[in-house]
Amino acid sequence: MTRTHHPRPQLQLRLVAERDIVLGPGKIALLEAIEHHGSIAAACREMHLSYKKAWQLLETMGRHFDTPLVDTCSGGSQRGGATLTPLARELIVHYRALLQRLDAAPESEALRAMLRPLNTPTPPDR
Amino acid sequence: MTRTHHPRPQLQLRLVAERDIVLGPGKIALLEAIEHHGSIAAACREMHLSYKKAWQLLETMGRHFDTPLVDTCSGGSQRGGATLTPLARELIVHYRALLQRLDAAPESEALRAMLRPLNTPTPPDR
DNA sequence: TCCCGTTATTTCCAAACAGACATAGCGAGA
DNA sequence: TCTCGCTATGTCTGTTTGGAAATAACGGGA
Repeated sequence: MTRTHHPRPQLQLRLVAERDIVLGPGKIALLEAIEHHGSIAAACREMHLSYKKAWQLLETMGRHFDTPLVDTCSGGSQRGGATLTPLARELIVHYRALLQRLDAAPESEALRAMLRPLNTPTPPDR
Repeated sequence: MTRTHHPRPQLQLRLVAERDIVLGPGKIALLEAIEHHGSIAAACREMHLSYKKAWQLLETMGRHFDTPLVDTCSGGSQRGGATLTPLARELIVHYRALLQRLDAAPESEALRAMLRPLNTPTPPDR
């Protein structure tokens, strides 16, 4: 597996409140994976994320909302699982919309154009 | 000094390329402080940043551009100092413009409105 | 020639972080 | 009652990170 596979310069978005990163690329991806798989554990396997880490991400997010972001249950016929609440789905929508606005802005392409072409070896010193 | 002074939820922006954070809130602030003070060391003092850390930030940024971001000199009548190159100034302008677009977008306020009111004590468990 | 504050870099140590692993409880179905 | 995969949480350990401090070089001005 080539770890050095970095498709192209990317703009990322974060929502920060009271020292916590409430939303970011990873947390949004996690929510989407949970929605897709119906469980936290399955989302972790797909994302190569430890369950503990995922839990911490969810916990940090959850601290900043009055109502839960995921409904979970353990045991049962489905042997447990998790689904997103409407609140979480709304978060995703707004986040994606903002990201789309970002990429559509002319300054985004301007910034990317200023970067040194990818995979150009770094000059020995300055 | 109250360390728990978090004015309001804040959207942050990052430019990521090849594992490196090329631009972010801290790096932009550093560039602006250098521009304002005319030296890296003075910028560090103002930002409560170690010189080493500042240097690392500049080094990381610099890796992704073909031309330098800061012109530096040691010694001399001014006893050394640093100034931004036009490239760096352009970066700042684009970054700030993007941030402004972000904050102006309706989804930004929508996201902020979904957050639990600040300083509300976290409920004991969920 | 010495002085000064800056650039530039290294070494050392403490703190923060992340991954691997272990464990307990859940509850429908067999 | 046993099984199974998931939720939920704790412990441990190695890595990464970051700060403090030391050091050398620079070069105009006194």
